[in-house]
Amino acid sequence: MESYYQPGCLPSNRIKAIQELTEGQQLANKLREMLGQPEKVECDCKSVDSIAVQILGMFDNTLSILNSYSFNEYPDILTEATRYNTSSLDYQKSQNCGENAKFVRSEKNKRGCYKRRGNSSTFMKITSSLIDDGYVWRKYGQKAILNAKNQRNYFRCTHKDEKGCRATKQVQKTNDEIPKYKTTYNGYHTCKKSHEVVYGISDSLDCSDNSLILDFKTNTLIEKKQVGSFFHSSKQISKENFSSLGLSQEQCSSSDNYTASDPFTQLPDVPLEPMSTISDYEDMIFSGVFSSSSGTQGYEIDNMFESYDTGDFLLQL
DNA sequence: GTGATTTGACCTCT
DNA sequence: AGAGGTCAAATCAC
Repeated sequence: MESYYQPGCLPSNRIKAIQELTEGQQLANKLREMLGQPEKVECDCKSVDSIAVQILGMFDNTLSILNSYSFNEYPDILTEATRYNTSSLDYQKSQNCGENAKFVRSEKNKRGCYKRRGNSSTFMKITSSLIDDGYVWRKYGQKAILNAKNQRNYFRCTHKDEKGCRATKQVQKTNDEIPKYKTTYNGYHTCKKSHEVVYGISDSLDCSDNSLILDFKTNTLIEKKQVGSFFHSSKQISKENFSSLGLSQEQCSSSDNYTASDPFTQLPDVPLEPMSTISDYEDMIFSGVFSSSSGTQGYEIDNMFESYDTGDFLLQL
């Protein structure tokens, strides 16, 4: 059978994807090696975490690459295009030999078209105050949620357009007497910073941190140290947003100083803020498969937090 | 003028 | 049908 590829138009995204996967494979082998030496793992848990994080980040990068480009190459992506209600013509335009081609929506009346992130990685954390996770977010919506007193705020990475970063997050103030802020992160940041050298979280990783994380896929508890530290703060929440979240501006002094610490794609670019600024209160949940789009799941999780959040530990059953 | 936020509309999913 | 997630025009802020 003939190939779809046209001569001279070898999809660079395919090369990129292969590179990512190859690198991931090498790291997986390295990880396997390390895990075969328990004594080494014990004294170098940061490295193990770091490698795991890198591997996960590469998977996501690969998925991002594949989802961002040609569907001829990856027929499954045609489904994505269909779900976006995008005409095949438009999609072809965007994928035709265009390394930086962007998906262009031709029709104006396609509002609300989106793909629920059923299989993307989702993380959730609860904090007593809004914190800066080091990324630049743009608010794109807010919504009243059933059984929630406060509206949920939706943010996407500012670099979505320019770099195709698909990371989004949702922030919702809980109904608790002492309100907490539940932040759900969807996807990984692919907007790597230019001076980023390696993946990792080593600087911010504290092996003594014994917070608990729930893996929704396996319904097992994981020690937080197995996953690493998390995002550190968010910026760019307007005063209106703060008020809508019930915060004063003092609490939320927005900062343009980015201190990125994404356990899956980013290294801290600059010395991180002391962990105490966030770890006093926050809990985090990691899921490889959990989809926040499910109202039922989300509500159950809300209840879960309300029932088991003890401050220093978050117990999920 | 440019970029961010607000907010109603629209779409998907359950 | 209702809930949740996203879009994009209008508006705001710098």
